[in-house]
Amino acid sequence: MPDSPAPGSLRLSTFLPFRLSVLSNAISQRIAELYDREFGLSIWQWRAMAVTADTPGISATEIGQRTQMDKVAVSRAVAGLIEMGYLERRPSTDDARRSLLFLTKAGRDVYELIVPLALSEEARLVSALSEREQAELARLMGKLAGVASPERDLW
Amino acid sequence: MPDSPAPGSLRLSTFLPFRLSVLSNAISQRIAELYDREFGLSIWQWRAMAVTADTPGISATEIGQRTQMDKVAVSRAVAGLIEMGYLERRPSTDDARRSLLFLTKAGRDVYELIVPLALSEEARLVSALSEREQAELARLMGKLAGVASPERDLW
DNA sequence: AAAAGATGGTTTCATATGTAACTAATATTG
DNA sequence: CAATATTAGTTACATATGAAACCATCTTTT
Repeated sequence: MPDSPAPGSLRLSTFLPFRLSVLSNAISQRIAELYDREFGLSIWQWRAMAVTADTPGISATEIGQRTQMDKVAVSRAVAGLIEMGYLERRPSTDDARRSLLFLTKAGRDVYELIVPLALSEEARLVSALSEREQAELARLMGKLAGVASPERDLW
Repeated sequence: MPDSPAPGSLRLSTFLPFRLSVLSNAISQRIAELYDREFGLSIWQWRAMAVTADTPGISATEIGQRTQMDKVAVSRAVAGLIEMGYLERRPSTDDARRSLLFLTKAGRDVYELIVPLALSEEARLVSALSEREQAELARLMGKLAGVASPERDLW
């Protein structure tokens, strides 16, 4: 059996923040291939697209809140998506600083193509877990999120 | 109760890769403050330091394997640590390409200061979970890692 | 033992990202 | 209603990061 680290030291491979980070990166990597290789989207663009699909007419600021992206990242992701013809910006009538964002037809088409790929990759992943385990994992992650970031809720 | 996303679409906030990523980033962020603000270490430098403390005389390539860093990142992290006087490089006698890496006295001192901070932050986090839940989380993450990255084991 | 290939590690270059400064518009205060 | 502060979003600049080229050494093949 693996010996435990000497007192006053720390074995990275059992350190939760490290394990979470490595796992999360490995998973994101795999999913990213779906939308990057096929459609040239960055992870930020994919996230902005996803919340815009969910909430048409969303503002850049709201995208930031829902995705935990800072406003510069949102601005760039949105600019890129518009450039690619996937997103459309309309001025808000009641606040001229704000824009309302919508997927274009092309954007919706791409989104509809990505969703099943992403979901099936997720399904493949969690298929290693039973229903009960999946629910348990979600619950435990929720608890951790509460402690990790009590100020604002992450999801 | 929150409604489920329309068929053919996907709610980011319930999408495992997204949740994991956000959670992991929030946690890494908090831990990073410990070694960044206090000691000016990047996350890569901290990781390289941790495995070198665990295995004195380790090579750059091995650091990469243990930390999931690519060799460029390792090279830069090591260079930075040497620059700061925390790491020492000695030529390997049996392979002139390789160097053996050791923490200096200063490096060990810093490491010894960081470890309890990192461990106590980790403890604070997982204190939200019972012993059983902690073990369960580790187990579930292990299962996911197996599916996410079957080619090489992550930890 | 020379040639070809693989490995350890660094450097270069192009791109991504974060911080701070900035512009434009709205909200608040006196 | 003018002055000030806040908010939405973009731009500029400096740093971080990744891919590929590179150098030196070691290993394998013939």
